Amino acid sequence: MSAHADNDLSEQRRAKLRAWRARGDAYPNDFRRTDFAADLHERLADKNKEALAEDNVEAAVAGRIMLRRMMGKACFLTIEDMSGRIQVYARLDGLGQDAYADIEGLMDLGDIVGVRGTMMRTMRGELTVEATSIELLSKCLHPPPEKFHGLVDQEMRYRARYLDLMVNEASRQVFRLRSTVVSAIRAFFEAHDFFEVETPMMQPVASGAAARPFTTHHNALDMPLYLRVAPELYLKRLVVGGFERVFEINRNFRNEGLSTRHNPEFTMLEFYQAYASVDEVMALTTELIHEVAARTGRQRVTVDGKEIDLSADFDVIAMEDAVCEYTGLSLDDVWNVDALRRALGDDAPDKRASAGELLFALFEARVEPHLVMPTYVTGYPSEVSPLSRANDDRPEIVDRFELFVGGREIANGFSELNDPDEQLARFHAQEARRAAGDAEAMRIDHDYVRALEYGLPPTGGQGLGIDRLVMLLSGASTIRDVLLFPLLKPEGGGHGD
RNA sequence: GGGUCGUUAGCUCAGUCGGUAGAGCAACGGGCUUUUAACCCGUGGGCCCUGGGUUCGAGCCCCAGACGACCCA
Repeated sequence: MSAHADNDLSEQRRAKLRAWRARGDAYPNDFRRTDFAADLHERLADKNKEALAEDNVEAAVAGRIMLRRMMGKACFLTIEDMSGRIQVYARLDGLGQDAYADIEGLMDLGDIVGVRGTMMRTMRGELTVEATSIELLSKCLHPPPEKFHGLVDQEMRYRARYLDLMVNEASRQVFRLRSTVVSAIRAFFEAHDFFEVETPMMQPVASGAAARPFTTHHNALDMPLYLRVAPELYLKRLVVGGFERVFEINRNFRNEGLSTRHNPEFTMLEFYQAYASVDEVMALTTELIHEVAARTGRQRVTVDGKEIDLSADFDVIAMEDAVCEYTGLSLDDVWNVDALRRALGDDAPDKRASAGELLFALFEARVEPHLVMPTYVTGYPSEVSPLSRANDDRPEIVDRFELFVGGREIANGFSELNDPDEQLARFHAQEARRAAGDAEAMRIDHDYVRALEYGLPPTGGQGLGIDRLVMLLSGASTIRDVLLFPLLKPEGGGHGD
C-alpha cells in the first residue's frame, strides 16, 4: 500500500533507530509505568499551579508521541496512552544536554516513549509531566497520519486498522461501545439464569439458516466440513439435554456478497429458554435492548435523521397487516398468489413460489424499509420458517417475530418447532426447494431430528445480530465501521499469495 | 451484477482552456526555556492508480482494467 512506500521518511527514522541500537537494547521492557493519563487528570483535577508545585507529585507515564512542539531549549510533547492524553514538558536544564539532544535527534512523532517526572501546571493551567527522564521504548518507523485530520481514506482505515485506531478517537469509541454491548448482554443473561455455551463452528451439515456455507475439509477424517451458518440446531440439542436456558455469542459464516449490511463472518447472539412462549421471548428481547441501550448511554439514537427512543415500548404488527398498510392490498388478497404477484411486479420471485413465499417477498421489498421505529413483526408464513412452531389457530403461519429498527432486521425469534415428525417434513420441503434451484434452502440435519425424538420441551428462542445492534447504537451506516477487520478484496487485485 | 463519483508528496487536499506539479501538516536545516493543530525563516520530497489511445504536447480528453465510496439489485 502506498502508505508504507515512504522510503525517504522511513529511512530517516531507521537511521535514528540504528543510532539508538548502538547504545544498547533498542526495544527495552524495563520501564515501569505507574500512571495513566486519565488517572492523573482525575486525581489532580483540584490542584492548581501553586499547590502542585508544592506537592512534588512524581509520575511515570508511557505512550505514543502524538504532538510535539520544539522551542529550542525546551519542548512540549503530547503523549497518548489507552486512557487518554497527557502533556510532557522537557527542558534542557532539567534533562541535561545529552538526554535533551535525544528528543531532538532520536525521537519522532509516533514513537512510544516512557517518561518520568514531576506533575506541574503550565501558565495556561494544563496538567503536565515535567520530565526528569524520557526514554525511547519502541521506534515508529513510518510517519503517522496527519495530526489534525487523522486518517480519512476509508480503504486505509479498514486495511490498516491499527493506524485508524492510533489517530481516530471516533473509531476507538465505536469498538469500546461494541465491547460494552457484548458485556452488557452477558450480564443480562447471567442475571436471568442463562448460561453461556460454545457450539461447533465447523459442522458436518450446515443447517439452521437459509444461507450458503463456506466449505472446508478435515484431512484425518477425510470428510467435508462446513463453517456454520447458525448455531441454532446445536443450541436446541442442549435444551434437549436439560440445559433449559442457554445463550451463545459467536461468529456465523455465510458465503454471500459484501454490502453495507453484510460481512461473510458476523457475530450473532442466540438464546433459548425452555417453557417460554413467543410472547415471553419478545418481552425478554425488549428488556435486553432496553438494558443494553441504558448501559451504553444510547437510549436515543438517530437513523437517517429520525430519532429513535430505545427505552420506550416497541410496536407490534402482524405481517399481514403491515403488508396491507404499506401496499394497499386488502386482507383478502394477502394469501392470493395473483394479487401478491401484481403487487410485487418486477420484484416477484420464480413462478413456483407459494402464497406464503410471495407474502414474505412483498414484505421484504415494500415494508421493511419503512420500519424505522422499533417494531416487532409477527405471524410469518410457515414456508419461510422451517424451524418455527405453527400457530395453533392458523397453521399457515408460525409463532415467530422479527424486530426491525431503522429499516433493518435486528432480531429474529420464535416458538421452536419441537415435533420431530413435523420438523422432518419441513426439512423435506426445504430439500424440494433446493432441488428446484434454491441454493440457500435449509439442509436436513438428521441428527437434529433424532435429538428432537428424545423430546425438546416447549421452547422459545431468538437470534440477534450484534453487528447491526452496534451499528444502530453507534450510528454507523456500514457494517465495516463496526468490524475491526472487515473482509476486503486483496490489494492490487491479485490473490493473497 | 448495474449506475454515479473518486484515486495527485508519508498524511489531508487544490490543480483554471490540454502547455514544465501546488498548499497545509509531516521531514530536513536555522531561530525560539510555559507551548498546545505552537510560531518565524529556509530546503528537499511526485510511477498524478495501471495499461492502451487521441494530440506537436495529457494530471486534465477517449477506451479498458484495478481498488474504494455511495446508490440500486
